[in-house]
Amino acid sequence: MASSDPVYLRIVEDLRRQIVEGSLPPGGSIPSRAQLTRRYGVGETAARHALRVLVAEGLVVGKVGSGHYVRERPDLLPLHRDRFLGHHAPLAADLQAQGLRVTWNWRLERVPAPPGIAARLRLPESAPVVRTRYVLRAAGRPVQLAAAYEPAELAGESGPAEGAEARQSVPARMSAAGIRVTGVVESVRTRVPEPAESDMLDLVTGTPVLHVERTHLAGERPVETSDIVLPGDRFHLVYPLTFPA
Amino acid sequence: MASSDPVYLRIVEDLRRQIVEGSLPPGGSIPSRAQLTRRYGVGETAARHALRVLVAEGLVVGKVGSGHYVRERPDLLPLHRDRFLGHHAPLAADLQAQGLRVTWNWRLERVPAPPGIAARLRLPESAPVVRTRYVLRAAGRPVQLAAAYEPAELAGESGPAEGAEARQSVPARMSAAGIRVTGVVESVRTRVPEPAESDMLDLVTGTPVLHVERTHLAGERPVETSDIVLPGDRFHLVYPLTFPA
DNA sequence: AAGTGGTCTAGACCACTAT
DNA sequence: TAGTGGTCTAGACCACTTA
Repeated sequence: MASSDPVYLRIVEDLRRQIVEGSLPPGGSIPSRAQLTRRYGVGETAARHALRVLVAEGLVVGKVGSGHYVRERPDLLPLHRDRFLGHHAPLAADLQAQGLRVTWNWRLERVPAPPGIAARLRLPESAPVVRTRYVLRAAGRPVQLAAAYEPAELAGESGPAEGAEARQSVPARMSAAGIRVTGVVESVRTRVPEPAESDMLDLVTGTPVLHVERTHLAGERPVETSDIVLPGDRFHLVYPLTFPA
Repeated sequence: MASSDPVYLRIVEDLRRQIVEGSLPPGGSIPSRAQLTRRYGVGETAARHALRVLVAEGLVVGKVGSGHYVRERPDLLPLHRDRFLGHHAPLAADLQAQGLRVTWNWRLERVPAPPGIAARLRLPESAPVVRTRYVLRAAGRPVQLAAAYEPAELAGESGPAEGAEARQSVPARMSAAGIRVTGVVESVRTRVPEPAESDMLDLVTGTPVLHVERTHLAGERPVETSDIVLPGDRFHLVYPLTFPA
């Protein structure tokens, strides 16, 4: 009953059912390769493959030398994207408001606009832009990678090129260039992390990321755009929408 | 150079580099297991494993009997979550405005509030609610699964229990119960799809989903909430935010 | 010292695709 | 008919954890 053709799927389905039902609780231990071969009467390959699949699904984590365990799922922290819009680091401010200790680093470079960025800023190909890379940490752990771009002619040359302190916020900096920021558009997608992101964010296998493309507008004109990458197992993004009357 | 300890990782990194660089273009074919064993001087297991990893990353798809190919990535369709807020099916309306042919089915049931839903609607545990399940299709392909819940006492008994036609929108139905809907809150997360979702949405391995938790509010009071699941390789969600003056 | 997961070899069968 | 991916067997070595 309730089994499919391939042998390993019988194991996968069996264990998955126990996990979602809760008879294998989070943190609980999964039978070892050797136990699975005995219990289900299959070869090592099938047992191994079954465990691989569960790991890829993010249901299970393997600890070398110890065993496989049902993955513990941290609660998702809400990020209220409408709050702290005037701040330099709205996400950091939101997390701090929730009682987390947040630190960050940033580094500023002048570069030709990468493909895609030029279009987002409505600039010609390879126009000079200022790129700022951020790494945000909460309680010491990296929780956000971001790269922000603005046209070089709007960036000015105020302030340091890197640090752990707050820069001025985007609207504050733009206002120094005589530009009033009127709105932000955020575009949210999801994808599998790149290896470098997986490393930096310390992601377990099977964790997708949220990728937010964020653009500041002065009227219709884009004046700053950024790519924000967040671990999908730690955050959810909250957007309030006002209803037409 | 540029290689790591395990043998299979050398293959993975080599192929991944060629894919992201574009020397292996989308749709292009990946060396077969046999070719990889010869070319890299490794056993079948390592070659097999390397291909598995690339498939899990969503960079590659395997076609049985034919070969592995670089995955073709469809453009992401924007879903403007602020538009068509007064419509029965805002997502469908948005897609139709983009020129897609959209159809849907829904089915209505009276059930006790599932865990989590009661809290979201601020109802007691297992309070009676009306659940409506939707399957949305664009150009014939399923593109959205949704389950909407509203308190049974607000639902009334107007209209059919299932169909392919539009129901009244949430604010229209609520207004019949004397309630004026004032806002919506959307909470966006990402996760690996459940097997049933993978089936229904026809997802290739390595595709995460976007999961939107959407709640209609009358003032502070939640009057309807829904879970919306979207394939992560087809859509991105667009939220405009107005900037404080 | 025993058990475990991660990696790997050498081979095999099947259903399927391409020609 | 030859090649391919998906599955599977029967083993093996290593670094690591656990006790």
